[in-house]
Amino acid sequence: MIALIDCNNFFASCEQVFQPQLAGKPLVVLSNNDGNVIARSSEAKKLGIGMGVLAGSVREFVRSHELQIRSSNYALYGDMSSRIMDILEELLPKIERYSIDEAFADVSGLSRERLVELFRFVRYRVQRHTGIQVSIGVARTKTLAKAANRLAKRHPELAGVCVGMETESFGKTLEQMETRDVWGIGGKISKKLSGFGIDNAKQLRDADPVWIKKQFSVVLMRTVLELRGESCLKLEEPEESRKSLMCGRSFGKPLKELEDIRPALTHFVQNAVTRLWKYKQATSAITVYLSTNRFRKNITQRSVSASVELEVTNNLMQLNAAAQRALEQIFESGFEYHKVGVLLHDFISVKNIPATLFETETSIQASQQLMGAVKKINQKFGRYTVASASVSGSSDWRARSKSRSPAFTTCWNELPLVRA
DNA sequence: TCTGGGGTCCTAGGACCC
DNA sequence: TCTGGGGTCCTAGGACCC
Repeated sequence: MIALIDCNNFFASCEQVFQPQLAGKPLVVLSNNDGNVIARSSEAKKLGIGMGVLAGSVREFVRSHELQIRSSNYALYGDMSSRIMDILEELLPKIERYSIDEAFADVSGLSRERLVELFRFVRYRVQRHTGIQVSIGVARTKTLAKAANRLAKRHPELAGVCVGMETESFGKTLEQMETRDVWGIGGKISKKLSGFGIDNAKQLRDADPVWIKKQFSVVLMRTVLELRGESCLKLEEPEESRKSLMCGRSFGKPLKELEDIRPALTHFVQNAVTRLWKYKQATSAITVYLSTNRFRKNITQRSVSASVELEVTNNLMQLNAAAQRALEQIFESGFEYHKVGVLLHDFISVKNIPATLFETETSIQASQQLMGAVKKINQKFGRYTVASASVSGSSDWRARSKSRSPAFTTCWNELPLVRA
């Protein structure tokens, strides 16, 4: 059996935990640059505010319903996420951190009663220790666990835990579920399915898998099998789960000059490399991408990328130098650029880095020690205390973020104050 | 006016090889 | 007039997820 543990309205809930005045109020969290809505409290959902709508379109609710608005605060959400995952790891035999607010757990071999009891406790413990509410769905496969999770969220009488042991018990649920709401099925595929007269999850489950594979893909065939209770998607192991790593953001305002874009790229490289260190990986390929704002129809569009292959490294200076070279390659003046980013791929575990002709063992050690020192300083004094020189300079690229809450849990200066 | 960021997996099609 | 064909590797792009 597989369980899916999912945090309710995660970003909005994180904001509410540390700002009690927000509890019970309609609240939305905005994307980078305060562009559109990426999370909503349940009260905001009730107002009919959709996911992804433009920030401007919710202004009316600020006056009419005292809608609260926050910029996104990823430092806070990331930290809350790891606290929750730690609790799950403590209470459950094996979990897969699936996303910032979701985890799968393998819970085979337990009776229905035992499962309900276990997950009621998990739910209580997470709520008690972090203030975040989770919903839990349990079933034979990941896809069905997702469906069970939906039920747990929709039926208050289940108290947040839905255990579906028998595949047949999903019949009615699947019938009431549009294919679009099945995990793995998006807009394109549901539309195509509908062309064949398949409109709900039950019809999809009962379709011929071989025919599905021919008409669509092996991916959708797996979904069909999973809906039948046949597990095709196993829990992923953490080591082998990460294949690439990306960091990039849109600018606060359009940039035309190479020299204005460089510091942004340096910043993203540093962020990406810091994460690379955390995963104890090194990389041998780096891709830089640069683009204009695709939503502005009245400007000339340009979207380019360049990849550079390197000797395997996790050295910040080397990677930043490579990134800057790639940027020079693709940059062309005369455009209003909107976003730059870096992608690291082709990883190799640090302990397996080969000594090359040019880099002797000792120089690897030296560079590892330097990187170690940078890491420690930044951990202690803040993320960008030590940075490559080009990170300074123009900061026009920084996103607008008007109403960001403090980094309550990750910065000494912004800890919440408790008055007794 | 504003239009997210970070991932994964699969497929199609070209290049290349024998 | 004939002008292979099958396998493999790689890359770009699509679809999806949260």
